Amino acid sequence: MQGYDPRAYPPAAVTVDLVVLTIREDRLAVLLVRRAEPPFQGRIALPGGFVRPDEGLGPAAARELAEETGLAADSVHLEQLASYGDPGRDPRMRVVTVAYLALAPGLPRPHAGTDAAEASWAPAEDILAGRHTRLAFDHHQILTDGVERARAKLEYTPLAAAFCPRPFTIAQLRRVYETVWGTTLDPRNFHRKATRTPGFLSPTGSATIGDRGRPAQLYRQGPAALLYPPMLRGAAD
Amino acid sequence: MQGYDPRAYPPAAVTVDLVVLTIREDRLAVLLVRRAEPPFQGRIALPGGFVRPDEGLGPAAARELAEETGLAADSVHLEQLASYGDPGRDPRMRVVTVAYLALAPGLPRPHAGTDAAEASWAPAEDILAGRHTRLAFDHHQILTDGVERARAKLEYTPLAAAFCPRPFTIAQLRRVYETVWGTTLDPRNFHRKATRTPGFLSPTGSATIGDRGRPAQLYRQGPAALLYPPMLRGAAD
DNA sequence: GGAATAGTGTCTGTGAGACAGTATAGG
DNA sequence: CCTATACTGTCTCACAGACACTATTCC
Repeated sequence: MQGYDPRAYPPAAVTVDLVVLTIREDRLAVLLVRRAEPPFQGRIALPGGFVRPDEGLGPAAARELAEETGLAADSVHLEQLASYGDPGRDPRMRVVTVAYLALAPGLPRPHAGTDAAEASWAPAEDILAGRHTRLAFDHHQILTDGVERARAKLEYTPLAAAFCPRPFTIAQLRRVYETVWGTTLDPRNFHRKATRTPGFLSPTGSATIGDRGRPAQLYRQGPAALLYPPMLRGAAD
Repeated sequence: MQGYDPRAYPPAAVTVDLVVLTIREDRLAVLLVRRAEPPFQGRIALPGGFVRPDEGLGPAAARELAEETGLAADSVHLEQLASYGDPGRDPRMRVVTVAYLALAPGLPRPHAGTDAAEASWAPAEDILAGRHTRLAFDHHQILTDGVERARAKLEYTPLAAAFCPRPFTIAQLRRVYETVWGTTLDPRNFHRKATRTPGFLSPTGSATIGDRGRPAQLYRQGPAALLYPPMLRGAAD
């Protein structure tokens, strides 16, 4: 960045792409759109769009998220994931994309935005396995990185609560871990650990009603930014 | 990214900036350059430069690293850190920078590249505390994020070995943890834990000679990509 | 031998995993 | 009553932290 005029360099377009994850029908689901125009016309892709001239990266991601899902950023966890800029990743010109990871509670129906022909939820495992369709651009890699980030952050942050309604029960929180990690956890040990990890949960005092079985206490996410001790997955999961 | 021609959008310049960390004189040190030209002429900044038209982001970071330090990328750990693109972060025009984190064993003298007036090591703590100088652009934030990334990754990856010469002793590895975390660790417990964590270390069979005290066994980084169990810092460090 | 550093053993507390047992709801 | 779910207690093993002790070098 020293000694050069940036205007002397060939420009690049900058986009944001979103890995929006939620849990639907006990499966990890990712929001996908069908591209209406070339390149990759008709192909499935992650939602995203161009960063506007006077817009920061985070605000651009929040705007795209609102356009695609109708959700305000304050009810969704949104964090930067990584950037991707291999030459040729977009056949039109040099495009560098900054990917963001969004985690949301179970959402009803995707709200198609202006620049997406369709928007829909798909099971993340199916897409990652490439069973149905291959994603446009390098979006398969971006999705892979996003899912791995989510899995890793459940270990040492209270991020699982981002997948839960507010407030939530311990059992709902446990099902998030089981769904995202693809494992089963002992409900009794999980309950003990979640409630005894400082700052993980804030009790609301109220409980569920009308369900089967004994009513469950309701919690909100606690003040801790990091879990100590962490919720470790097994060794080589 | 749907339905728009990227050429219709105002372009941005894309740069890479480097947070190069090493350990010098038992302190965490960061590589800094003095800017030769505006903006922020004469100010201290992270090394970095423009991504070339047909160059990927990672290769651009590796090239800048070689230019600044003379080190090939295969002897240095290099990973993408985050991207920064607030409007106005560069007064000339819209510049989005992709920051990379590089960790290197103790390096002798910085090798000033073509686009840096000077390059030198500075104690990271001094710069983070803002005692001596304020960095150009948003580089203080980038450095903060880079140091925190390094601290966090020592916990659950074998990354501390990237700060060590090859091969290294357990004591050298321990001093990396102590220096980066700013703590002291029990040498005996650390030795037991490091040698018993599967895949963390590969014995070389040889030992140090000529030092004071009993010769130490020499190790190389083992095959594990993640440490299990991790080397946890205390609760609220 | 003494100093210094490397490495091992042992004890104790804490937490994870397994799982018996209790509590409170609906049918 | 039975079933289902929430929650608690107890046992055992593994590991972290504290620290005595042994091992091997240089002086």
